[in-house]
Amino acid sequence: MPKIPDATIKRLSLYCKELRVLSNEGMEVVLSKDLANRLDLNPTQVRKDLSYFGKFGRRKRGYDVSELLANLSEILGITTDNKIGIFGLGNLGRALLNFKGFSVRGFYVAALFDVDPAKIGSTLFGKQCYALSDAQEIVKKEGIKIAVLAVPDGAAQDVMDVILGCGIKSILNFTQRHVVVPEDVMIRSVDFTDKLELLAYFSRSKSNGR
Amino acid sequence: MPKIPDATIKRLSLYCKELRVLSNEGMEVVLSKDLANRLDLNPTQVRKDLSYFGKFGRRKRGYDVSELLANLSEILGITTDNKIGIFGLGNLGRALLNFKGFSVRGFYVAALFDVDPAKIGSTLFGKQCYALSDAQEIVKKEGIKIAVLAVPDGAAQDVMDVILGCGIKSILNFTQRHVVVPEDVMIRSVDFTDKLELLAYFSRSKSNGR
DNA sequence: AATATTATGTGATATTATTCACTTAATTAA
DNA sequence: TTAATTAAGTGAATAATATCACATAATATT
Repeated sequence: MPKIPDATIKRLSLYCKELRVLSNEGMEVVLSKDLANRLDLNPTQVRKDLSYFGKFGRRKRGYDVSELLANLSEILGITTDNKIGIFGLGNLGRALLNFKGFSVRGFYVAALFDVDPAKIGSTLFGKQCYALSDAQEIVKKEGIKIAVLAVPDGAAQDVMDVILGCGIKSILNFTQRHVVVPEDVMIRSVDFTDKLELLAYFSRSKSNGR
Repeated sequence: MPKIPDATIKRLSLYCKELRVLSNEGMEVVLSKDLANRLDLNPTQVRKDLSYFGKFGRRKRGYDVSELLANLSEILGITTDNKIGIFGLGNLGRALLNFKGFSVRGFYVAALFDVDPAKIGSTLFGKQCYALSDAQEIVKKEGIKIAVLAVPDGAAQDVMDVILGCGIKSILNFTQRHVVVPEDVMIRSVDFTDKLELLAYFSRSKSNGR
């Protein structure tokens, strides 16, 4: 089996997202060229990326939108129920709890964790909140595979260690800290400051009349 | 002049972020090795990246944290005060209000906007909350150039229209909706579902023993 | 003061990712 | 039915990126 490039894997979810948009727009078929244009990529790259996983297109016709979306979803594991646990229930954690996008993509928030006694044992938006100290037990019981880290920055590494102690290997980090994890653990950080800086640059060049 | 790799540019803000953390921790000097470890990079890469812009380190000693941070900030153009307005004060809006990264990067939250009478006129985390209907006046008065859209998805386009009516040309969109804007407006959307999907893929291939 | 050590800076090299150039299959038109 | 066309699929070439290996400078030690 040929090794699939990291860069390819990262693009798969982009393709998924765009295919959902196309699907909403009522498009039934899409060409590698069109998909590439919409994502600012090279058509060859789109085809090559897809070719690592199979032959999804039809020559002279293109790719069937819903079929390709289904295939990529399958590859990305979006069809299976991915159970996630949210660690930290401040404003950010609660905002994420309200986020509809999880269920749309087959993600299920299975448990909440916090250290605040006022929250532990209570139910937030229909989800049970547990003590951080009980995480190992609950994670195992619920089969949670993905952790969402939404604690205050100062607690990031400590809570991270708890998460690792639960055997979770996939983490979505919403803190601003760069937490250290073992090599077999995948951590992705959500950071929008790069976009902020870009917008700042844009608004500045706007007002300069450039 | 040697061409600076795109990958290097993208890492500069990572370095900035980590240097700010180091600065907060009271570190005055940092080694390329340490910076690399904290960011999960190779020390050589850190040095090479920095070397495109100059010689900031001292052999046998390392890099002066605040000096390097100042240099990188200069390079990235993070200097002027950018005034932003937050539209929508649900959990997400409040989470953003708490977000320290704004001020650290020279962004200043100048006003909050909502439609909830209970919030209008009140002060949240030291910031004044105004009625959405007063946005035009306040935006002009405060000189707000960037809008953060954090309203419920259903209200996205309506509030977007209000924002546009204020003459704001730079928008950071936290809703899941695809909002329509004129061509001279820059909108950046914050979406982490691609990362979620990547994590799902990873956790699945893990359990398959791949 | 001389020597050893350590960490930066960097040309050379290895690795990884992208694009080219072409083949193949499906469709359309003659 | 045959030829022309079009778009996917793909090995090979190119380009971009990361790492190695070592020269260089600063500091510490003897």
